[in-house]
Amino acid sequence: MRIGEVAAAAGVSVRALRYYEEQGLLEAERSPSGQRRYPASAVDRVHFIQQLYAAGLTSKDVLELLPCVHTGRATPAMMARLVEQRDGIDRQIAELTRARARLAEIIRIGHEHVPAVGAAS
Amino acid sequence: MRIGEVAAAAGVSVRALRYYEEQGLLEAERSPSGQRRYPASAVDRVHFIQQLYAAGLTSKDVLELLPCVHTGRATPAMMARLVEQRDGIDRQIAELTRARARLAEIIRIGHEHVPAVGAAS
DNA sequence: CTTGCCTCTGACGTCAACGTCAGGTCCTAG
DNA sequence: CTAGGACCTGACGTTGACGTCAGAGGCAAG
Repeated sequence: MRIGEVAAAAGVSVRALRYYEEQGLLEAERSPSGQRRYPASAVDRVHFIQQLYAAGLTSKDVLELLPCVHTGRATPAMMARLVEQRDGIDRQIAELTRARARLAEIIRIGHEHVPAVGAAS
Repeated sequence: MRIGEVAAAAGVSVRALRYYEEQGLLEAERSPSGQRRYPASAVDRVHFIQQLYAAGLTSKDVLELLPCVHTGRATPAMMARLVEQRDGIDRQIAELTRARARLAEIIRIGHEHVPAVGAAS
């Protein structure tokens, strides 16, 4: 696949893909003329990278985790990092859940004070 | 409370509190000499702000939501925003859950390949 | 009164993940 | 063969949430 196709399929910009390559997160073959050629699996790879970004990981973090993803093997140190990141995600989910609860409470109270929002009472 | 106390209690920097004030997220009384004085409730307020930041909201977003928190009332437009943000958090939790599942899977596979990590089999 | 820590107001620095622009190349349809 | 997308490599710009430094004042203790 060409870079534009991958970008469209993964829902990111072309620039982002070049940036991922720059950071060592995504390799690409090169056509004789120097254009990047990606395997179809790159789309999923990009999705995963985005998920990790969304989890608050940096490029450097992702770079440290990707070898395990790629090879299916991990050193004990890498395993520790994986577990650490997983637990970090758990903490984030917990925090988000609390934030969500607070918002939901505000919404509930708001409905009491502004009930006429389409409810034909 | 003085700014340093609030910062310590809320686990953020003094600079952050001044920044919140700059953004209109956190008001403070002033002592005659110009020093900021916060009510004890400021600590919780800061926690909430941090939660919303963690949920990916910007200062501007938070600024738009805070009136409802403060007054307990909301216009329909603000209710819509609240609901929108709550749903955004839901989407984020879903994404994080997927990311967590992928990491957990990698960890599981890793354990197969590197089982001797303290398991005295 | 002075020592030492806290606080104040600017104001510039930082860092990540890209956006964007410039100037040039490639390639495919007509 | 030529027009016009898609692609290339730099390289500087952007944004948000602060960090950090400078220079000046405030305040409880001894």
